Parts: sequence; structure tokens; C-alpha cells
Amino acid sequence: MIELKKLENASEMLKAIAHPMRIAIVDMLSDGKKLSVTEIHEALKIEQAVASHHLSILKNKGVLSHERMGKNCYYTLKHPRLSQIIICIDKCQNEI
Amino acid sequence: MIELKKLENASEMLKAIAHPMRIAIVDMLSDGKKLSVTEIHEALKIEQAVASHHLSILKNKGVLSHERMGKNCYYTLKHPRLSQIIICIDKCQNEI
DNA sequence: TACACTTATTCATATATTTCGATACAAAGT
DNA sequence: ACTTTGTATCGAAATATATGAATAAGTGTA
Repeated sequence: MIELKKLENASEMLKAIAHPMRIAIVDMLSDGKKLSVTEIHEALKIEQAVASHHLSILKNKGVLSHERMGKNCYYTLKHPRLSQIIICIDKCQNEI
Repeated sequence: MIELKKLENASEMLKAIAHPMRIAIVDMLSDGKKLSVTEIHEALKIEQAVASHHLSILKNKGVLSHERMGKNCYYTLKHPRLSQIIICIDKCQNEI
């Protein structure tokens, strides 16, 4: 963790997750679930363009993988362990 | 994780950590270490004002606690488990 | 009180992010 | 080819964030 480059990579990945909607997306995709853009934007009640934008940020920063199946594009967690970050933050919120 | 308010709190906390220098600070404070502003800004080779600014962000978002001892102000992790986030992100970077 | 040391805040500027509407692109069916 | 459905990108405006220089404020000591 001494090198600046590693710190920057780590912060890029964390920054990608550090947004209310993107946390919700990562949370929805825990346990290996696959969801399409439409499923996500409807579940979160956000514009399709906004969902697509958030998904592309998560994909570009290495948080999500995507796979096209016919008309739909399905997104999954690239590193299943990333769910732990959400769990960890959640625990910290609920402490006294 | 359904409520927007919880998502926003979680993202505020994550956003606080999601910066190269602030990741380095959290990393330096793992294992219950206590460090002063001067120790941190010298170790990271950043301006004192910048270190103070980052520390106040981390403190205000509930990541760090601080304690004044004489002339110095010592900062510690408020939730020791937050080190796991750094470890988790680091593991994800090192995967193929 | 005066001084040195440590930490916090303010200000200005530069840069980045979020959002929405509009539009473009892609795949499948008619 | 045309239409429908699903997804991605662009442009613009609003908001947020990062940085350095300067300064203020708190603390201990002579």
C-alpha cells in the first residue's frame, strides 16, 4: 500500500462504489445474481440513462462484469468479495 | 439497505475513504495505531493543510476519532473493521 | 505576555461528478 | 426495410471536491 499507483487504483474502485445508487446496485448483485439494465433501473426507480451510466462506471473501474444475452445486457459482480464492503459499512453505521 | 437515507450515509462514509491519501491514512491507522497530524503529513509528504483537511473529512464522516494530548491531536480508526475495506480492495486489485 | 509549535479554517481556483433530456446504437421480430 | 425493445453515449447545467497559500486558533513553555 506504499505505492501511489496502487493507492490510486484502489481509490478509483472505491469511488466507483461510493454512491448511493451504486451501493444499491452492488447490493442487488450480491450472491452471484445477474440483472439487466432494465431490471436495475426499474427496481431503483431511476432513469434508464442514469442506471446505464452508473453501470458503466462500475464496469470500467473493475467492479462489475457484463455479458450480453440477446437484447439484454446482464451485469454481475466481478469480485464476489466486494459485497463484504457493503456489509462492513452497514455494520459500522449500526454501531453505537 | 433499502432505505435511501441508509444508502446515503453508507456512501458518505465510503466516499470519505475513497481518495488515495485517505486510503493511505486509514491504512496507517490499522491495528489501533494513533498518529498525529504532523506524523501523517510528514509520512505522506503532503501539505499540513491538506492532511488536516483529509483528516477532518474522515472524522466528520465517522471514519476516525480524535483525541487531543497536549499540543498534538491523535487520530485513530473509529471502527477497526474498516481496515478490512482496504484489505478487500487490495485483494481485488491483485486478482487476475 | 510573548513565542514557538501544532492543528484548523478560509479563500480562490481548478477539476470532477451527477443528472436529465435527447439521441444514437444494437438485437430481434414483423 | 421498418418497428420495437434494450442499452449506451452526448451535451449542458448544477453541484461537489481537491489543492495551495494565507491566516486563524489552540496549547505549552520561556
